[in-house]
Amino acid sequence: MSEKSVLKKKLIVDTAKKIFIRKGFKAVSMKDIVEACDISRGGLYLYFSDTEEIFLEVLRQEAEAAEDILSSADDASAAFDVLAAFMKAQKKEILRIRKTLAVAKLEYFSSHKGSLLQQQFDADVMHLAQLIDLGVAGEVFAPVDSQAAAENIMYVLEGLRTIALTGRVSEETIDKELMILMQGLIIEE
Amino acid sequence: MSEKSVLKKKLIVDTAKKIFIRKGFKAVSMKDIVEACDISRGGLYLYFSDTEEIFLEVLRQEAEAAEDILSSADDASAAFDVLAAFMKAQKKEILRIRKTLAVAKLEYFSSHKGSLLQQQFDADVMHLAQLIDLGVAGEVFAPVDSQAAAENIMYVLEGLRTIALTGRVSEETIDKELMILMQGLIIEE
Amino acid sequence: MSEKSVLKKKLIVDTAKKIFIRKGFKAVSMKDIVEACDISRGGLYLYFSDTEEIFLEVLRQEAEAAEDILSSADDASAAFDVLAAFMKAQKKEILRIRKTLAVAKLEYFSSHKGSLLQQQFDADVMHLAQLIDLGVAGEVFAPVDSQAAAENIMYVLEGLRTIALTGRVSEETIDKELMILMQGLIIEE
Amino acid sequence: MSEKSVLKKKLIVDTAKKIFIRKGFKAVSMKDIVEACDISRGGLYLYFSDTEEIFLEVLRQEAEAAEDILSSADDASAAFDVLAAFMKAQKKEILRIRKTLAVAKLEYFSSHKGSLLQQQFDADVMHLAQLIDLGVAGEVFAPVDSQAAAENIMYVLEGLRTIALTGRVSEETIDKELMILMQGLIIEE
DNA sequence: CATGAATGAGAGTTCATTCAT
DNA sequence: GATGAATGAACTCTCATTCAT
Repeated sequence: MSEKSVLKKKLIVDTAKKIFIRKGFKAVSMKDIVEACDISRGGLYLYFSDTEEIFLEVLRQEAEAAEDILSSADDASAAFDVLAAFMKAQKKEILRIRKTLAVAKLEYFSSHKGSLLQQQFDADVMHLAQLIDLGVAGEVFAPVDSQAAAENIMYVLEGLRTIALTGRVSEETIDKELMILMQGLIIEE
Repeated sequence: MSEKSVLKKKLIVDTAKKIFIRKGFKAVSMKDIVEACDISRGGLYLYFSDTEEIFLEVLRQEAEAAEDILSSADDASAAFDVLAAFMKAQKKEILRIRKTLAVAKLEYFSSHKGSLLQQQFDADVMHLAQLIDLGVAGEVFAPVDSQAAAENIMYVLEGLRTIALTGRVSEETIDKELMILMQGLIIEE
Repeated sequence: MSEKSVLKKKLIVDTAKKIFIRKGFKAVSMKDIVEACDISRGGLYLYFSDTEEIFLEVLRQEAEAAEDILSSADDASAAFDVLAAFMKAQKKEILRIRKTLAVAKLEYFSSHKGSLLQQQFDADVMHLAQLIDLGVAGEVFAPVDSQAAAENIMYVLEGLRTIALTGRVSEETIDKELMILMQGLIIEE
Repeated sequence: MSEKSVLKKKLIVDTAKKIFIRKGFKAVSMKDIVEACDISRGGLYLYFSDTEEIFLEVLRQEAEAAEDILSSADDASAAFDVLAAFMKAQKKEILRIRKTLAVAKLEYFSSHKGSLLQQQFDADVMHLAQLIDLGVAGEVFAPVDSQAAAENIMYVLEGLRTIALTGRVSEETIDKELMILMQGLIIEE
């Protein structure tokens, strides 16, 4: 594939991403993408055979670009800051959830039992648990069951995301929930 | 509307519900429903003009039929049992989530900013908070911020539901999460 | 299916037949038929799902309408006349072969190894052999191997048909070939 | 045209021939040929502008390569052997008819009234008649109307070919038919 | 009320053909 | 000469929606 092709493919994926964010997965047609990219009907088929293929590529590029905040702590003293940064990033994502691929992912993965989403969730839980372990070891966090705490945090975040998606979640609500999650870890004196 | 019409409408709604459970919201066409109901194409239009109208009626009938476990406690001593029953019902629903309208609801409400789902969530939070208050007053539960506790429980449940929908959640995982939620309320000695 | 539907279906089949005669089988699209029948795109699909289905129905109706000249002899004295009538009908068909379904059949059956054509050929051979037997028994025909004679006649006719289809066969050529075939059966004195 | 061009053209024609054998004429697209030849889309157009042009070149090369068995007899004593060899070659071709260009030719010439096929048929008839004349003169064959006999043989062969193409013809059937044809020429004692 | 035939818009897909490189 | 990306026309098929009966 030539350099130009690579760029074209990138253009398609980037354009398609915006459409997936706006319309979810199922409602997006090849025609939508063709028109948004301003290429010809047949042109798109040179790169992708269907919307699923494009969507998976969008996810792949997104995953590639994502930085794993959770894995960035290298000593116990950083654990708290890293956790706070993670929470802040989550909050930000929840607040702008309609500008993310959340709907599309939900639509896609609720009917394509792929393990992709599950894997990512599990990985996040694991990294979070490791972070908590680090903090507990350094006596930054209270001595909790790190696995259970990590899972609890992730489920609450997932719940917030879903509610934000289907209704309204105020910034205050998110702050309050995150506060509660953090307090569960903090050493009470 | 004649009695016959009412029955016909009920038939349509009941049949459509099964289809929405199986296919979600977006993928269901008027044709699907016509064929499943074994009525005429034009016939369906006498009762509903599109799938959205049918879906909302499905939701209405479901809401009507739902019993509100959370509101059933009338004295403090029952609070614990009612909460346990609620948790058990939630667990059951999560385990059979693919046989519920969860996917369809998610699909529908993520692109139709109706307040229906939000209202129900808020109502559940409120009832749960009242239940907790009742339990706290009767010293069945530890003295917690009932509103915050209720919200936390609901978000965890929502998160479990979403993860169950897009991946796999084992019965053990659910049990563990529910246990943690319950323990947060129990009086430690 | 209502009476009107039956008529519509007949209209489609009759119209399609003309198109198959003109364009063969492979080159005919659903669009061609839709346009020729002056019905809507979707309308055609109410009756047939693809050109193959229509073509087979055309063949069925043609077979139904066909009269079996060969089986019409009931005594030896008629054998010669029936054979002559058959030959005349064959000649007529060969001369107007471009106005028959011959091309379409050839195209269709050369890639769909259905036994339909084979069956018809075998049936013709059988009836022809019976006719010859009848004539031989009544001493109208020379004592020949009726099966071999029938096959030979049918292969020559098939050959004439094919040559007529792909090139030019004059009426004289056909007459000469048919004459030779008849002479092979006639009692020489 | 450079040597390289000639080779390329040969590659295209040879590859295309295989495709025409497999798919007939109408179903073959420029894309099929491009892919099979492993050349570029535009590259093919440098040599041929459509499938018809390629097909005609395939036929030309085939005709060039074909050896004319019928013209190989130079004295009467060889007439019988040459005829037998011709019959054997015909039988072989009929048995492997699906591995020949027969379908493609039929498809092509039934809608492109080229005289190519007709010419070849006429030439075969002529050579066959000359061969028979030679045999008759040398008293190897019975004194028949050589033109009529040659035509009859060719039509039977054409009929066998067509039936073999659209149905099934057993080796025995071919042998029997060829036997009958030969016997018509042999001097009965 | 109920039917189901009919319509027509629109999505998917394939391919001949062109053209800048 | 050669490439292969790009175009756009043509075709298939599906469905929401209407309407005569």
